[in-house]
Amino acid sequence: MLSKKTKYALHALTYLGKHRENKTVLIQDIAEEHGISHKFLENILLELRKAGYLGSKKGKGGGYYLIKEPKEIPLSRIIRLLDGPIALLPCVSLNYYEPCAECKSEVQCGINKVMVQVRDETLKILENKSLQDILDGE
Amino acid sequence: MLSKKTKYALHALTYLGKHRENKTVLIQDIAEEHGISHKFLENILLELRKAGYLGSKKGKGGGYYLIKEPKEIPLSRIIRLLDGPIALLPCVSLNYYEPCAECKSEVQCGINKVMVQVRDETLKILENKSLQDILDGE
DNA sequence: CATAAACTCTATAAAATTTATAGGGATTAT
DNA sequence: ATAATCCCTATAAATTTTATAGAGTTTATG
Repeated sequence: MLSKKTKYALHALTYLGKHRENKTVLIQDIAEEHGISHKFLENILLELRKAGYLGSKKGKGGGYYLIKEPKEIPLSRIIRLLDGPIALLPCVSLNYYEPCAECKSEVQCGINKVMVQVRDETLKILENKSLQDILDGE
Repeated sequence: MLSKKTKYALHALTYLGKHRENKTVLIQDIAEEHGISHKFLENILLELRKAGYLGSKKGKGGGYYLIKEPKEIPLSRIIRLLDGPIALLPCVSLNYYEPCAECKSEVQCGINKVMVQVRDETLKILENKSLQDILDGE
C-alpha cells in the first residue's frame, strides 16, 4: 500500500492540476479540501518542489503551482520519491538496491529471478500511468 | 516492498519445495539455512499452515511439509496472507477494502479510477507467478 | 513410562517507520 | 511596516514490524 504521504501527494498534484489557470494555490486550500494537516502537507509539497514537479512563490499572494505537464508525471516517479522502491525486494530494486542478508547468492536465487520479472512488469504499469490519467478521471 | 515476514515465508516455501522428498523439514533447518530467527520463522510457518499451504507433524521427528502443489501457490496469495493488501490504496482493495478519509466521493475520484486499473494489472502479474516459478529458477 | 524433540499458541518487548506537530526564518505584496 | 506565505529542521506521537519468551501439547523411542 502507498503511504499517506504518497496518497496526499497525489491528491495535491491532482488539485494543482485542476487549478492550472490559477497562478498559485495555497497549501491551506489543498489541506482543507481533503482534510489533511496543513503542516504535514507542507512537507510533502516541499519535496515535490525540490524534485522539480512544483514551483512556488513566497510571500503574500504566493503558493504552489505545477511546473510539469501532467502527462510528464508518471505514478512511478511520485511513488519512488515519497515511498521509496517500487520493487518488492531490495535485491531487485533499480533505484534503492541492497543485497538481502538471508540470501547467499543472488544469481542462484529463484525468488530474486521472479522478483526481477515482477519489478519489470510492475514498472511498465506505473510508468505508463500519469497525473494526466488521474485528471482525465475527475 | 515486501515485509521480512513475507520474504521469509517465500524462502521457507522455497526450501520446503526443494525438499519435498523428505517427510518433514525442521523449522530450525530453514532458519539456519537463511540466518533467520527460529522463533520469528515459527510464527510465519504457523500462519502458512493455518492458511492451508503447509502440513505439520508434532513431536520428535516432526516438522513441516508442503501440502499444496507449488503451481497452486501464487505469489498473490502469500503476499496477501502475510503483508495484506496488494492494492495501492485501501479504497481499491478487493480483500481489505476501506474508504479513504480524504476522499469525498469515490466514483468521482480520478485517483481511485487509476488505482483500480493498477490493481487489476498488478494482480494479473502476481496471480500468474507461483512458487513453481521460484523453484524453476533455483 | 520417562525423556527429549518438535510443533502450538499467546503475550509482550524492542526497533523501526510513518505520521504529525512545532516554531523560528526568509520573502513578498500592499 | 505588516501580514501572508513558503522554507527548513527538529522533535514528538502513533503505528507497524520485527523479534523474543515461555508455558503448552504431542510424539517417537529406548
